Amino acid sequence: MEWSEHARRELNRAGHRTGGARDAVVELLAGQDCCLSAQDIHDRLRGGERAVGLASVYRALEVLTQLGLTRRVDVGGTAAYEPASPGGEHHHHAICDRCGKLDAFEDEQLEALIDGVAERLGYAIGEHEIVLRGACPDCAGERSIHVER
Amino acid sequence: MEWSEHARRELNRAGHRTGGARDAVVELLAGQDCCLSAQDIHDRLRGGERAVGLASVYRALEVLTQLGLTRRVDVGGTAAYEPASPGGEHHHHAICDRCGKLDAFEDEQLEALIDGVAERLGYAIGEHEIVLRGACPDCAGERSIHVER
DNA sequence: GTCAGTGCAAAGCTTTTGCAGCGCG
DNA sequence: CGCGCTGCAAAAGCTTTGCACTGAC
Repeated sequence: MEWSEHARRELNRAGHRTGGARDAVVELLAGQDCCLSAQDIHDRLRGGERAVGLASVYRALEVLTQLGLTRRVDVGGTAAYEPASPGGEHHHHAICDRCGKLDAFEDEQLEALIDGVAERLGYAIGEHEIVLRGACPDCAGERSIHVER
Repeated sequence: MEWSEHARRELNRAGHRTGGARDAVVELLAGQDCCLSAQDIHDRLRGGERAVGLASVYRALEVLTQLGLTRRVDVGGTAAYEPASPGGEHHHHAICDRCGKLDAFEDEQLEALIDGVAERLGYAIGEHEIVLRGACPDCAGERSIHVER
């Protein structure tokens, strides 16, 4: 649990008070490597010891994202959030059209290439997001066995 | 105007009748290289000779996208659509956080690298989307001149 | 004549906002 | 003890759906 430390410190440094709701969101996110939607977070916290209003989840995520502590990922209409590693490394996502599974991947070359493109465009890029959509290994396999549909 | 031909033929081939609303959407999209939201399309058509209900715009876009004739792009919460070149080439987008400007770019190496990643993951990728967010050349320049804020 | 296509209005979702009360510092 | 944090409920988008009607084939 190192990220939660970092997050709490940064929140404090930015002049935010410690509140029960935001703290619960931070703690939940700390134990999560990949992305969760606001609704997901709200649901999981409701089951736990500290329930948090949905609006507070959104507000917490807004602050965290603004401080660069979380990364917002747009996967198909709804926003999802994941802790951002302080180091700056990050991953991207592949989503299965069939079963909805979401896999993460990283690729250094890809990052380098993106930086190159950004430079070519003259953009000072702060963020980038890559989403792959298709059939995951399981579903792709199935399709070739069951011919129907 | 080559894409509209292609689109109409494909729609027909898929068993769809020719309707005024969808046809107007196709025609508008044909003259558009980059992405438009459903609302944009609705607004532009309202000004033109054939107004189209917003719901029909959505329905048209759904069919077109399902047939692979248009590409859906998720740029920050709202969906936008653009004609998909029959050849398969496509571009990606860079969005300025400051002024909202949207630029398109393409990069062959990037495409190749993505294919490699997809293979490594075992995914049969049908689509992918890359979004860059940051300061466009104009806004990045401004920031370095005006120090304030 | 039949049934897909269409427009309008209503419903559904996600996300944001207003407001009153609570509690950290 | 003030002001930020929180929860609830209402509001504000965007998108989908229901239904009656029109028009293509």
